[in-house]
Amino acid sequence: MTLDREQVLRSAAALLIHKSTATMDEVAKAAGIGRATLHRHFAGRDALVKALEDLGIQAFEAALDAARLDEGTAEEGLRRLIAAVEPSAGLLSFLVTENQLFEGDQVHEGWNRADARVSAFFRRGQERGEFRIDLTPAWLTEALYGLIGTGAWAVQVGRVATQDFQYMIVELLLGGARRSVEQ
Amino acid sequence: MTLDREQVLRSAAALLIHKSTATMDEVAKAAGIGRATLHRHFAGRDALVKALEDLGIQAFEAALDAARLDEGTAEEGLRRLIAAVEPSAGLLSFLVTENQLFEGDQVHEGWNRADARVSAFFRRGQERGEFRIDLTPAWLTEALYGLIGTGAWAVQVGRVATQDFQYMIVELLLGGARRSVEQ
DNA sequence: CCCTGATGAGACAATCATGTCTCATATGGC
DNA sequence: GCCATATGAGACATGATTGTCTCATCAGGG
Repeated sequence: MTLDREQVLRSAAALLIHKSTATMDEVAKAAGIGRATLHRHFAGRDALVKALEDLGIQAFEAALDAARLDEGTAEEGLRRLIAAVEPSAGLLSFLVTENQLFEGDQVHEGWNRADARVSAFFRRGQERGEFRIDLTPAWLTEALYGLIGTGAWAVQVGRVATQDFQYMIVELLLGGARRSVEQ
Repeated sequence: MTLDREQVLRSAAALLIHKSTATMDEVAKAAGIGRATLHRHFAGRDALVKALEDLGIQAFEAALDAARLDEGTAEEGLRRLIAAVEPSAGLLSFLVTENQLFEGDQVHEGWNRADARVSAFFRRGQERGEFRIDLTPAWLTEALYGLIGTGAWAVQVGRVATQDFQYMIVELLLGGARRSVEQ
């Protein structure tokens, strides 16, 4: 009887990723529950998005943990991070876009935590001589988010094969488009 | 007396870039005109977005022309393209996001034209041995759009300095984050 | 088997954005 | 100065969405 809150959130995410303007009624139908029940568990649309935000942050921080960014080379860490983040790429992409709409409102402190970890990772990579120092950690962080979102969308519309998601992102982010001598 | 249609579109773009959900009333106020006048010139919100789309495509195709992608090395062409596109980056970023919402609806043929030009540019670069062949032209095209959008946003929120916009995008797209031997 | 609690369906009012309309005003050409 | 035209302000109806409520139904525990 007890409603599976997690399951509702996951189907809501799946819907909102593709149609960010979906109504509460559509969300409810997608989750296979009534609109009233949806309202009983999430006070309103804002509360629903907030819950999705919590879910996304949790997933992203779990991916950061699973990636063990400190082990091995920075390149290996980045590959593990992108691999770990792939299942949540759509949700994270949705949340990043949604976040950009929040004008001056306070952002979820979880994003700041995650940003700091990613940014620090790129900084360490620079200090160890693995990453270029002329691209700022803040930019590399944003670029990573942007490419994950672009990659998720490209896969969704079929411009990139699902199995190429990780490769395309990692290779572009690490090596760029230029054909270098060692290749 | 004649209303400056171009000026209205530009202020609408400036507003919608930051707040994609702005109402017609807000758009009118931002343009310094009445809502009725706005409706007289643009039948509805859809027509307004369509007009912005035309404006954005026109700007992007003008940038493609100005970049002279065929002259010199592919790298030089890409640098010129990003420089030429910078003034319209915000508008283009908004339109790309907006386009992703159009479910199965037909996309503006202008995007297909532009996509084809960019994609062909990357393909030529590959054929001439300047670009890696393991990253598909379609992905490089999407990544370019994504990075332009990310860059425009990063500049807008102050994470990247305005004068670094071009450099950050071009360098990441071409060379990637990895520190290579020649550096 | 009964009873408690959650659910689904639907009614309902309130809100908001939209699109249309009217009317008074102002601008610019003649 | 006059007139045609465009504009601004606002009223109005409409449709969509939201949030709340009621009520009948159903499932599970005791």
